[in-house]
Amino acid sequence: MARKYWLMKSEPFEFSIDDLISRKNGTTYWEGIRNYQARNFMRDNMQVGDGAFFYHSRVNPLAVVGTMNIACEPYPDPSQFDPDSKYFDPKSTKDNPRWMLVDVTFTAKFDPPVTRDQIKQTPGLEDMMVIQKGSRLSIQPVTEQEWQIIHQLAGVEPK
DNA sequence: GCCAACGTTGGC
DNA sequence: GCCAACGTTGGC
Repeated sequence: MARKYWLMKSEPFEFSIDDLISRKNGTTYWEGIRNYQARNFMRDNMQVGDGAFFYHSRVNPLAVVGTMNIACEPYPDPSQFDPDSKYFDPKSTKDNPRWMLVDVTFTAKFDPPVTRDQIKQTPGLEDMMVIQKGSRLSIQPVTEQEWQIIHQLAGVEPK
């Protein structure tokens, strides 16, 4: 199946692109997704090798700060079973886990980042979910054209 | 820090 | 199955 593209939000004071880079092999598990629509994208639609933008939310500047590849098949998010985790979900069971995640691997950092304002001003990107008012889905599909245009803005070859 | 928009929960 | 109440997200 053709490669697909995604946008994944993170608050950088929780987990930033530099945190991702500092992880072993630039790889981490994308824990803490507690929204069904976002989970369904990870569980049902992501494939190993898909590309994803890393988006920093709730900071200035709001921006796409780099890219990642989806690195594994979905599996249950361990934090849902950990009573000490803020992502603990007492209603989830190991037999029937509610929350799934994937691993992601760092592929590129955009320096400077591609800001939300740039995205808003660039023809061809006006349909991106991330700039729609009221949109708060933390994992969103991105079209191949959007993937290309944002790389052009970043001055980075798509990987 | 505010607050509008959104998603989820639970009583009925 | 509806919908009010609640909690959270995230731009500003």
